[in-house]
Amino acid sequence: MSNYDQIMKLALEKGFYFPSCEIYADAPAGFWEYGPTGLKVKNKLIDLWRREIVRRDGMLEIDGSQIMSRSVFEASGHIENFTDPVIKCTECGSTFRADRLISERIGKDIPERTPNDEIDAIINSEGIRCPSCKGKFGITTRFNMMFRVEIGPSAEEAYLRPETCQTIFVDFPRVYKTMRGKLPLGIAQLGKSFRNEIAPRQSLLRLREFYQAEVEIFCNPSKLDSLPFFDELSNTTLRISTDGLSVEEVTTNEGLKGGLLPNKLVAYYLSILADFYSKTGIDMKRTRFRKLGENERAFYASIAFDFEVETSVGWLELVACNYRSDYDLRGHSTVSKQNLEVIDPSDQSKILPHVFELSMGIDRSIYAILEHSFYEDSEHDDRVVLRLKPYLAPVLVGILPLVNRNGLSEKSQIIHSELKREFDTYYDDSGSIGRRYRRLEQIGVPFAITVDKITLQDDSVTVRQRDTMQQERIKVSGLKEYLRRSLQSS
RNA sequence: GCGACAGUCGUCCAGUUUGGUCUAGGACAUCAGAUUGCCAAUCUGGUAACCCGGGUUCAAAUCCCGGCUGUCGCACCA
Repeated sequence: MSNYDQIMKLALEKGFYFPSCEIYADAPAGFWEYGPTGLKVKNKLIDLWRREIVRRDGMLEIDGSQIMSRSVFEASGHIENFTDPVIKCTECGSTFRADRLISERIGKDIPERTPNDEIDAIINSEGIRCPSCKGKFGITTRFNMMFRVEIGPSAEEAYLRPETCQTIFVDFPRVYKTMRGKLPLGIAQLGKSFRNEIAPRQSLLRLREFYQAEVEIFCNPSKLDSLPFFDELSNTTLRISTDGLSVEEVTTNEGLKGGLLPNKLVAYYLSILADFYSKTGIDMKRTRFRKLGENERAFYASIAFDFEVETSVGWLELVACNYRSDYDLRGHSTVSKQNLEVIDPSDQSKILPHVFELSMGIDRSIYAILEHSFYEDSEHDDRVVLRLKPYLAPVLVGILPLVNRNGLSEKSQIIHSELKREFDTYYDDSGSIGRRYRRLEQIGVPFAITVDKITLQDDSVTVRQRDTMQQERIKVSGLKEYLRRSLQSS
């Protein structure tokens, strides 16, 4: 069984995630639920993001609407660019990307933004027919990956946002003014985005409705090399690939000097991201920042790095890091007719800020964390262990009476009550002690407290470590401090 | 979206070829009880499924049609 299949099975069996609407036969693909176990991991990953990125850098966090007006996406370019020209064979019904098919046939690139009637003209003049059945093609249509929704009784046109950052851009002027913003300023948002994928696949890896944690750094483009906190991260290790094959491992400083990184601002934020991911338990030796070539980049990006992780299903893009320049603010300024320029107080100049973004896929990150944490212990009956960091584990500690007699359950309940409001705990008194340890390990619980006869004599318990199976005896009065210490990430 | 293959308890699998004691069986998991008492022990008992809709037939898990989902390939992937 592949690692992907093992994670999938664990997810279904233990309530990490499962298909949406699964009791109905018409449940559409690409929609998944987080169950109780998975939600806890997700919430803790978000806590870590807030701690290690948002608060660390003094960013402002907002929570915006998922439905936004048509104008927003005219300005962002999504109405025009987030769309593929599609042709359908009239005989066999096969559909093709029109631009791809034509460039294949005539050996010349044609832009995907070519108007439909011009595409039709080329198809006719070149006599292009269906590659599978030689049938004739119908006229070119457009498939837009945004979900269109209708607002109110008059059915005003609107869309579910295809990326959370558009909310940040349209909220920027008010947030900047009311929060006394100064460039460079990070604005962060966690929320859902929606894309009508043609072929969603592989559970959390390609969803139609998914979580993004995005930060948009608004900056003065003439000051990309003066950053207040730069030195704090200048010795971070970064693994950078410019060709998608080889990886250069450098410190942030070295990357800047050697020209792998364009400026301090980009270097700093890639470093804060790398530092964050090193705390998730993902094996950093199996990660890379892949620099994207011109034809790979999104339509708004001038510099782009993908943060990728190697998994059993190949390299997986977890974070898109794009230098979007003033593309978005300029677009929104033009369409809304609002002036979105701000004063940079350091020299009183009036500028339209540029933007560098870290656009993180939460769902994919959770998958990658699970896969990199998954471990079968061949030394001990192939026990399945999720070696999650304590601050990401769905449950921090299990509380287990060794037996149910002699007042041990009662004592365990008392200890449980003392801990359960501060920590995620799990009380379990059914079955053999070994079986209970194994159940906890499978969902990544790092500690198990066992209450035995000695507990009744001296008020001490054993605390078992998930990864080593070692136990140490500690006083009940010291448990809270012990558990608190385990939650520190740095 | 196209093509191939597939869909049975929470999970994995048997049963489908050749329709009929299938009133759907097993293993693991789970629950209750007994027993043991620090690493998935044992015994007893229980819960629990034929993806959805239609058709053929005296009779459908089994055959046919449609839909949905999954896997793989093609295409797509801000």
